[in-house]
Amino acid sequence: MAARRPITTPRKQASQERSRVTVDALVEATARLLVRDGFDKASTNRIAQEAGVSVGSLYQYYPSKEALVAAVIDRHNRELMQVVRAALAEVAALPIEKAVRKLVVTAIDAHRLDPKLHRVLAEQIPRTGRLEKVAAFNRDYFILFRDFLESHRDELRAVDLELAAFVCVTSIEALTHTAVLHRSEMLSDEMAETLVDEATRLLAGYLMPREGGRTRQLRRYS
Amino acid sequence: MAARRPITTPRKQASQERSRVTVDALVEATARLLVRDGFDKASTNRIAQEAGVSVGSLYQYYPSKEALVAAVIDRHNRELMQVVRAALAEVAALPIEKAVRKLVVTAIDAHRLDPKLHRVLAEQIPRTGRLEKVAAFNRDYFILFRDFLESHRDELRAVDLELAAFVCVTSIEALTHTAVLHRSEMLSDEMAETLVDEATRLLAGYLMPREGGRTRQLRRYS
DNA sequence: ACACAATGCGAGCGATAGCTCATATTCAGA
DNA sequence: TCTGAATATGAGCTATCGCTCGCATTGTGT
Repeated sequence: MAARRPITTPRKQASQERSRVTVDALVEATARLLVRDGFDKASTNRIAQEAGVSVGSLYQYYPSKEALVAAVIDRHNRELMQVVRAALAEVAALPIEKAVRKLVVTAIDAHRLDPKLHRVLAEQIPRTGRLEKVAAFNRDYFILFRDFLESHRDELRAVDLELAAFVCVTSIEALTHTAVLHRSEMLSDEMAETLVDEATRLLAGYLMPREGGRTRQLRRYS
Repeated sequence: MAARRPITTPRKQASQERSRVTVDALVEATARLLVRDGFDKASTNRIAQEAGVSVGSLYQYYPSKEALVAAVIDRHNRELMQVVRAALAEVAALPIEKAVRKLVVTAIDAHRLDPKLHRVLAEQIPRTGRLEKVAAFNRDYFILFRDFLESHRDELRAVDLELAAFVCVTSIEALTHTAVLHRSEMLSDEMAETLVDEATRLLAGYLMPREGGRTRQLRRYS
């Protein structure tokens, strides 16, 4: 028996130009409605209307509301990963403390890409059944970060890299997420910078060997 | 004009014994159904049925499904806070590193009180509109933890206690939550202990002054 | 110019949701 | 014992949901 197509998969490819427009409008409208009205009140009828398209067309391309939301999530995750990937590349050669600081800043920036959408996706999408995709981003981030740690192994204290990556990614994500989405008063002034300092200290202190400040850096040239 | 009663407030007090039983059954049934079927499929009709009560009775005491869920959340939060409060009391006299370790262990225990319910509350309840109560727990935890830090100020490096409490609470919560609810394989073996070690190092390293290990403890007797 | 495929339409189906209200039952106090 | 208040009942209302299907319109290849 053929593998059952997940119900969050788009129904068919748009081959003509006008249908591509339709599909884009649908995803865009979904994102707008998610932000404006939230997940529950974003009905397929409303989405179609907002997109200037009929419900029938909607169901030509997406078999369910979940599939539509999944498309929005995928798009958002791609944007996030792009930012994170760029930062990790840019930072690869830096000493770990500088690198970590830059990564914290990036995490905050990423949350500011589209904060309202991010918040809806994080807080209103039922993360069970077919829509576990919300967590997919963190998994990807985790893998990239582990590789990053691996390439800086000589600057680190002896660690289980898997575990360390888990600790770091989870902490960064939680701190920046909460700060941006629930304590936005923190982010206005120089508070943002202070938060970056603190987060950097948290992670750098965790990753780097104890005893004195700049010792181990020599090793990098051995 | 009188303050408008929030729609998550119970409708009336139960004065007779049998109605108290009804109310308890409703809350209990709601929790069970949330776990078994999730938020969306837990309809008021089903909840009433599960409680062995009619819908009408349900609406005598709770004006909406949200109010019922809010009651479940409150109950769960009270249980969590009880555990946390006890731990913080027990730990007040310990040196900060021991204290932090114990608090991490407690956080894990707290997540294990009723993991399935906790997961549903964390992942399926729309945290907008009337049901922001999910976040209330973290606020309470934050305040208690800030007081804890304050009473250990002499063991700490110079810090903004507000900010430090935010960093610590957010990190502990995220690490233990993710570990218990999304990486349960981590928690089976001695991995749990390793995680505790790591989390403790993360926070202790962040809170305590740099340079050498056990220096500052002298100050505690000054 | 013609035929067939691709795309678009939207009234309306069945299901289920949250919730009300007229009515019945049980309890507490006199 | 009797009466009014408290409590319990559940059929059924309205609204909205996700989604289908028969048909109209537009595009493509020949």
